[in-house]
Amino acid sequence: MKQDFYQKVYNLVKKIPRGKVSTYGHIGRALTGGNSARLVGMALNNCPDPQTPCHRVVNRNGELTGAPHFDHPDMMRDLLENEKVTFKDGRVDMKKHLWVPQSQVNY
DNA sequence: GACCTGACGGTAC
DNA sequence: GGTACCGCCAGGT
Repeated sequence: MKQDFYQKVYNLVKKIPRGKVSTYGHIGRALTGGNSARLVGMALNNCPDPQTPCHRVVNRNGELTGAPHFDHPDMMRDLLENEKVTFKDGRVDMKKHLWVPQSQVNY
């Protein structure tokens, strides 16, 4: 089933360590090999699994674009702050918390 | 089966 | 450094 792609997204998102955040671009790139960042968002939009830390997925700018899709718009930021994730001008400090699937074992 | 949309990214200006 | 336009993949209508 094509929706297997969704499962891949969830699987990768679940691998994001606590206190780290990833971007749609990196995830989509690791899955399709292209810039399918939108697909990641689309997959997370379905997120049938509450265990999926979709709050750890932000855009390239570090903005919590998916926040309004949560039960509460501030829930996303609250969860990240709870994981010691620092914010810069209302955005995630990508410089410190940026996590990439490919560098999960190297960096 | 075709067209449009979507939690975005990258490059160009 | 910020804004604007184009591009990519999959799903939904």
